[in-house]
Amino acid sequence: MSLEVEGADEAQTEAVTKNLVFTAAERLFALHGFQNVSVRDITAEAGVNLASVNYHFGSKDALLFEIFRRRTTELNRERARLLHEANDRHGGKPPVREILAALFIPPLRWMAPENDRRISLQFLIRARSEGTEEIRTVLRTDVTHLRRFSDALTAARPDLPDVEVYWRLHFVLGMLHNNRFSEFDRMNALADGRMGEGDTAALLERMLDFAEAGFIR
Amino acid sequence: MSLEVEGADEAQTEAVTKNLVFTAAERLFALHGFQNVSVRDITAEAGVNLASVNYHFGSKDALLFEIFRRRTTELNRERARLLHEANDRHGGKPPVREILAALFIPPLRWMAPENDRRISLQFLIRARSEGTEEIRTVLRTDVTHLRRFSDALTAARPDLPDVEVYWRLHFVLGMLHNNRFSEFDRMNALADGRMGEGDTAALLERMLDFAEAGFIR
DNA sequence: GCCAGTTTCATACGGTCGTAAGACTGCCCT
DNA sequence: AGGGCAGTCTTACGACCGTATGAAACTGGC
Repeated sequence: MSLEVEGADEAQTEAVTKNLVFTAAERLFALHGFQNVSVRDITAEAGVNLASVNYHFGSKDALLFEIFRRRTTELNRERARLLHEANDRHGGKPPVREILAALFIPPLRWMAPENDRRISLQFLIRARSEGTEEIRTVLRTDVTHLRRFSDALTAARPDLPDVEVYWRLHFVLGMLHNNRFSEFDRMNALADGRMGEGDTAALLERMLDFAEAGFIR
Repeated sequence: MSLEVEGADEAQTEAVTKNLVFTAAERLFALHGFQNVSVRDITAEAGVNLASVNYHFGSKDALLFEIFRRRTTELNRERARLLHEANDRHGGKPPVREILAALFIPPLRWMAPENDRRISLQFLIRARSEGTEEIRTVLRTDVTHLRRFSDALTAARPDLPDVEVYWRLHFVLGMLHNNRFSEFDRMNALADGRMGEGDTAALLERMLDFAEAGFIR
């Protein structure tokens, strides 16, 4: 249940322009939202020609979709691997806290201040609520990914009815997805800046404490 | 800790056209988002003239802001009243569960299927994440409203450090705000439709159980 | 050195958007 | 009777948007 970084980058490939567009778009979408960023904004930020978006991605929608698909896949893969490891560690039946940790750790790793995936997480959170119709498709595939976790939780708490598990997982995900910056900043203002955003390890423990309590009860 | 409806409508006033625009806009914004709804969509839905929005509200932004301001005020007032009643009932020091109930009950009341404020809640949740710059101003005033609750929670759990209370309140709010339909539908698909959205009274108890557990622990 | 391909470039098209301007309508007050 | 006015209507302007087009530049293979 550690936050230490691991894994290496995939081979970043081919067309520089395509990558420039991808990165600039992800960043701008994350910061200002899909609708508030024009193709012209993106290409200007990337320092490439206006037509690049349509040439390399087909359309603005397709660009959004591709970013979303890639980041979602990466996040889900990290989560699945952690869950798998937790299974190995506990003979296929990990306790609630370990399951939740597999869910929490990847986004928290990304959220770490020095991590360049911070913006990717911000993008994902935003895309989730402003999504295109096509993105809802991906979110539906996400369900099959979530099932791994609901199944694990059901196994860890066989006394709980299925529906109860789904609800609590729903609550936990809400808690997790609410970690967008604006909401955090509001709470931090309330706390006079003493909430200490930097310490993601402490945040993980806090979140696990809270979520586990709701699950164990 | 009941969900029974109460209170009467305020005097709905003056210009019919203004109200028609207000209602149509709230509905369309809630369903499709601010950016995806044009002034022409709104006036068509309301059955009024295109110029009505600018005449009665000044601009599209101002219209969004006015809807948001009114609904936020209403929600906050309901919450504040419930908190006040809880204070009266417990000599100024209500237990955690009662404080959380004051936070949860108003939006859950609105969310009830037969309630015509259902769309207002959907609007509020959406506006919170797609907000204009001006809306962030209202959210900052919201902080002073939240403080009532963080203060009450601190009083109920004097052994907990302030910061801990803020974090847990942050988690609870995330859990609450995630009750948008899309997220709920995703979980409900996972549960093969057995999550029973209709029964808001049961949902309230479930949410209180979960949140209280995280707070008491 | 030239050709086929891929990629980049400048530019323009059609469309939608928010907003403003000005004419028009109905109603109240004196 | 008529003037003032709040409200409604039609229409249009200027801006910005996503995308398509065709020419230009670049690339590696022969």
